[in-house]
Amino acid sequence: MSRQELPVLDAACCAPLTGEALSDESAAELAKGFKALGDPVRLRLLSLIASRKGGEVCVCELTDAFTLTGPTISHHLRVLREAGLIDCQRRGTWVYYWILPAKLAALSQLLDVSGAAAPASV
Amino acid sequence: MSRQELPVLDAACCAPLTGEALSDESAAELAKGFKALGDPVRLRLLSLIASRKGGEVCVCELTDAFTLTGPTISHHLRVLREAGLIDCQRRGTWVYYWILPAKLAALSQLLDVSGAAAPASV
DNA sequence: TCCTTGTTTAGACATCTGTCTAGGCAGAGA
DNA sequence: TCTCTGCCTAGACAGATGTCTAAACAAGGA
Repeated sequence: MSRQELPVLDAACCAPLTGEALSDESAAELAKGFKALGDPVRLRLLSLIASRKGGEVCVCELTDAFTLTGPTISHHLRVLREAGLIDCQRRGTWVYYWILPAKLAALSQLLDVSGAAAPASV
Repeated sequence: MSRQELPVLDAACCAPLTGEALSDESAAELAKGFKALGDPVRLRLLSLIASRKGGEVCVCELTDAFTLTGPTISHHLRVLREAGLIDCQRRGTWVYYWILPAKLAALSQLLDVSGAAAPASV
């Protein structure tokens, strides 16, 4: 269940937008991450997982936090997983999810424009 | 053309995911921003604008950087604009775009999980 | 072995999204 | 005023997305 095929964080992932313009490939790779974040349900799921002190959350708790059906939550968790933002493991009856900070950090750094030149006209 | 209706950056926008779990409303608001970033073309557009030294780019230059038609570029710029990530102004014949760093910073900070507890199982 | 519970997969369906063509508006120059 | 250029809007359309129900799979317990 744990995906091991995500060792590569594109080199361009750690440079801010204010640096060199993004290549086609970098943009495509990074857009996948942002797309996964671009849904309120997924953002709340990620928030619920990330804010959990132990670092792990059972699916049943996540499902309880929404009025959506189990399959829908499962679908959103899969999208987050395929984007490399979270991972999971089954332990007995339950499945636990946790965040993968590396990918989040890469996306965060891309958007970090602090210290960038302020546009004259604003 | 400049939108002035975007003074409010939701209070929850500046807290990292590792803090308190996102409210429904905050998640919806923030997801709009990430959704706008979740397309390779828009990410490249933003990158082209943000990496420009003068801080401003003419639409004609942006259009030249893609094989897409003008209306398609215009559509993507509109999405970025409505997400509060960029703004624009017509000067004579040309229209110039620049980034709005506040919104980018808010999204960046949300994803900044540096210093968060690393999950035990990874 | 069978039943129960937790979770995922499969498939259907309405809605949203990215792209295009056609056409319109704004400003500059003849 | 006319025309040209730059950019946007309107509308169409194929494909992607979010949601559901039904069904399957996995693990634990009687």
